[in-house]
Amino acid sequence: MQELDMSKCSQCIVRKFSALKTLDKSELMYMSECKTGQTIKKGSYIFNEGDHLKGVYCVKSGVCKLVKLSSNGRNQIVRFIRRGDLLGQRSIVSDDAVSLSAIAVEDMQVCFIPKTDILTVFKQNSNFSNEIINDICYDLKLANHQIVRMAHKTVRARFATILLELQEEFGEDKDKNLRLKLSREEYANLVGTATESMIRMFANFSKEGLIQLTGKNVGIIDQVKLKQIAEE
Amino acid sequence: MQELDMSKCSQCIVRKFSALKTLDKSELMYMSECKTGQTIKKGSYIFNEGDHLKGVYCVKSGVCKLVKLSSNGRNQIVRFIRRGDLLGQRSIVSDDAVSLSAIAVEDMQVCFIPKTDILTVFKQNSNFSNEIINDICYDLKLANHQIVRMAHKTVRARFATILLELQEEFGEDKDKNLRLKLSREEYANLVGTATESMIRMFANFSKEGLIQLTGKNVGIIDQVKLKQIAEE
DNA sequence: GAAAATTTATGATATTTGTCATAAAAATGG
DNA sequence: CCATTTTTATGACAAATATCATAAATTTTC
Repeated sequence: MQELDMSKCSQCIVRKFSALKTLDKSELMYMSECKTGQTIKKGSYIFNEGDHLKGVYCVKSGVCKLVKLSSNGRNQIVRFIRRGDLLGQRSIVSDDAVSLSAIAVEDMQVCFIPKTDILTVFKQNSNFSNEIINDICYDLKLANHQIVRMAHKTVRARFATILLELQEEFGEDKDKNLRLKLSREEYANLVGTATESMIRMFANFSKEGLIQLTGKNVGIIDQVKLKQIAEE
Repeated sequence: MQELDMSKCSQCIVRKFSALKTLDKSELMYMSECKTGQTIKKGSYIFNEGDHLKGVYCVKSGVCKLVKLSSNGRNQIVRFIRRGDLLGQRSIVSDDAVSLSAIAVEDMQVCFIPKTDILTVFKQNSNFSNEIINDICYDLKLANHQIVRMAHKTVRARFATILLELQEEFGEDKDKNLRLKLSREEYANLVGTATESMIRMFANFSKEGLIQLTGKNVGIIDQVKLKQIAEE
C-alpha cells in the first residue's frame, strides 16, 4: 500500500454514494483532516480474517472481494465492495475482529478513516448512523438470501444467478462483456463449487448459447434463459 | 394468538437476556404501558415473508424458527429465536418488509412492543441502541459463516454442525436428549437437504454410534467425533 | 378405537458434483 | 524470446445427493 493525499473529502465525488453523503460541511472538513489516502494493488490484502480494524476504508476506485475461509480449506467470496462503498463498516459499531478478509480484485484507491474519528461523527449525526445501520441491515438481508441459495440451488442455478448479479452490479463494457474480470477460480469461490466444475459450467453455458467467451471476457447473451435457470 | 396481560416488564426475568436489560426504571415503566402479551401455538405464523412489522416481539418462552422460501419451493431455516430474544429487531431500524417468516416451533409466550414506542427508547438510550446494533452485527457474522458452510460442506458435515449447535444452544433434558424437538423435515430444512437424505443421515449417524434415537428424541453420544465430522 | 393423514423409513436409480490425472493454453519473469 | 509458472481445459471415475416409489410406523381426528 502506498500513501497518497487524495485531497478534500468535500470535493470527492465518491462520498455521494456512501453514508458519507449525510455529512455536512464541517463534518467533511473534519474527515478530511483525519483520513489518509492509499493505493492498493490487485491481489493484495486490505485486511485479514481475525484482524482488529482501526478504522474504515472509503473506496474511491477499484473493487475488492470479501472472502471467508472454510475449515476444509475452501474459499468463499461473500460479496464485493466497490466505488462508493465503505469497507469495514461493522468495525464502527462493533469491537469484534473482522470475520472476513478483504482482497483487491482490481487496483484500488481508498481513503482510510480512523475509527475514533468516524465514531465521533457516528454519535453526532443520526442521519449518518442510520445510513450505516441500514447498510448493515441490507447486508444481513442479502446474506440470508444467499444462505438459501447455497443450500437449495444447484451449481448451475447459482452460476446463472451470479452472472446476472455481476451484470447488474458492475455492468458491461463496449463489447457487451461483463466489466468485472474474474478468474475461473474466483467464479468457483463465488458460486461455491470446485474450480474444475466451474470451468465445465462455463463450457456448458457457452455451448448452450447463454454466454459468449472471448479469452477471459464473459458476455451475457441470453438473459431471459439465465433468469429461468436461476429460478430452478 | 390470544391476548394476555403479562404484567410489568420490570418484573420480567426475560428482559435480562435481551437488549432490554439496558433500560432504566422509567423506560421499563413506559414499555409496560405499551406492550401487549400474546400466546402463540406451535406451528402458527408470527409473521410472514413480505410483511411490514408494526413492532417487535419479546420472547418470554418457547422457540420459533425464522424460515425463508426458495424460488424452487424449498424451505430453509435460517435461525431460531428463543426466550430472551427480540424477534423482528431489524424493523426498528429499517422500514423494509421482513425477508423471513417466523413460525413457532413450540408454544410461545411473547410480548408485542409497537414500533413507535421502542423507537422512542432506541433514540433516547444509546446503550439500548448499541445492543440492538450489536445483535444485528452478530447475526450478520453468523449469516456469513453459514453461507460458507452451505457452500462448501457436505450434508454430513452440516448435520454434525447442526447437532452440536442445537446441543449448545438449547441444551439437553434429563435423558441427555436434545431439548429442542424437531421433525426430520425441519432438520432437513435446517441442514439444507432433502427430507429423505436427512432421514438416511439420521440412520447413518445412529449406526455409527454418534447419536442415539429414541422415538423423536435425539441424544448426542460422540461429541468428539461429531466435531471432527463437522470440520471435514 | 378405527380410519385417515402425516411422518419416518428404505430400496432402486438418476443426477449432480467432486477428485485426480493430465495436457493445452496463457501469463509471467527474467 | 524462451523457460517457468499459472490458469484453463478435459477425461475418467468416485462420491454425494436427489428423486421417485412404496411401505411401515406414528399421530391425528372424529
